[in-house]
Amino acid sequence: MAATPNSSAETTGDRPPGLRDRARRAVRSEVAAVATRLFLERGFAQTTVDQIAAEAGLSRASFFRYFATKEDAVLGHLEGYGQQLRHALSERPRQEPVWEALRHAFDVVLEVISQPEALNIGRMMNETPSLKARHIEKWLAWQELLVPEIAERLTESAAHSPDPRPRALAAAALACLDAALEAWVDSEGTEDLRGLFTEAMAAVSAPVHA
Amino acid sequence: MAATPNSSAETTGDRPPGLRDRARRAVRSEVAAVATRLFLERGFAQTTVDQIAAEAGLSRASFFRYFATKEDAVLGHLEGYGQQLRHALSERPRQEPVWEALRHAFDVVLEVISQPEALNIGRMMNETPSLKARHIEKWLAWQELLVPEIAERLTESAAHSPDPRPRALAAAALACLDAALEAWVDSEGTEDLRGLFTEAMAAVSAPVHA
DNA sequence: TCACTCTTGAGACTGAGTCTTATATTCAAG
DNA sequence: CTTGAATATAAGACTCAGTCTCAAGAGTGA
Repeated sequence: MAATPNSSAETTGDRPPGLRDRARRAVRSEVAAVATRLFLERGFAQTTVDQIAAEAGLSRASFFRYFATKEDAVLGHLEGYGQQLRHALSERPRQEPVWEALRHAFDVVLEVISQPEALNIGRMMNETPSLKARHIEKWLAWQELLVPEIAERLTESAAHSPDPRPRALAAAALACLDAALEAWVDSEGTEDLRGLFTEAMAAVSAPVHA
Repeated sequence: MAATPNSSAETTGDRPPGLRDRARRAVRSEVAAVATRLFLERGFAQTTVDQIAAEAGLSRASFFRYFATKEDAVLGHLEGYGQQLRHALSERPRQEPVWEALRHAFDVVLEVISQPEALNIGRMMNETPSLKARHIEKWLAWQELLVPEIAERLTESAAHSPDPRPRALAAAALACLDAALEAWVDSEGTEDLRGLFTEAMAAVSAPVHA
């Protein structure tokens, strides 16, 4: 079985974290760093996979063994946060209002995102549709992870088979994150990301009645 | 000036709708029909642009003069609805609560989407990431059109420069549309799309407090 | 040492999207 | 009706992302 992109062969926990695995992780993050640097220097479209591979010292073929797509070299690290997010939500108290539970759960993500380098990546994403699209795909994966968790918190109120509400809530929360992130990038990082997010969440759950 | 994909050279209204223009529109929609049929028959990935071009009786190069991407052959018609949506929102009474205004504005879109053929396209989209991604890009364009319109309805409450709320509201409404559409496709079209959308909108603006 | 497995590099191959060039086709004057 | 500018087209070269196959390393366990 050959390793597929985004797998670390740790489907079930081998007691020792696996030496093979650590190596893979290390290479992955190193290549990602190189790629991101090149993208920021020359632009995303202007940087070819061959250039990244050459600069990082591996073959083109190997690059695609570490990343499914060119975009994933920048966004690959988002993969894992979906599970963390889901877990954070599942740990919120059962009787907490869904929207509030979601707001708290997102703390995990906000923590990671508000690194100053995210500013550059954010700007690049705004100029690069394919990157933005791939970014959203990642978030859609998060969304799907959140849906069952949210659904459980709604069961009291008659959920007929295809209930649009859990997905709507998950997607709306993600929408708030997106809006907050956008505003944060626009402000050059001067505003507080967490505050912007809270503001967005509040505006959506109780829209100002003009 | 050569015609670019998605332009009909009617940037300003030439009084006669333009014979050239009508021809272009006609070809465009005919090619789109052929493409959609082939996609549904053989699958999106299994259908090449060459096949579409051959079947539709034009050259590969010409295909890309009508559609910027292969995905646009299915999604191109969404282009125009953004403006309609924005217009519909702008016509809602000034004192109406934003969220309610949005809900009504989306009627325009719901009308168009709830065609039975949308079911097949919806199913195909769920199996085709690139298509889904492109679809979301279209919606992002709608979102950006709605933002200024929503911002105007919030001005009373101190909008400091980078205000995340308008975008959050626009994106959240789109999220509801997405969730409703998903549920609708899951139900094989048996459920009422408009009803599902209303339900989603209600759940988000006043989440059930478990 | 002998398998066995996993990783790598090399390179062929498909297909999307861009671009250039040359040939119609349309349309507006004269 | 003809000339000339603008535009639409086909043809095909070209770049690059992503897939696939194959053969050669490199680590591990007997």
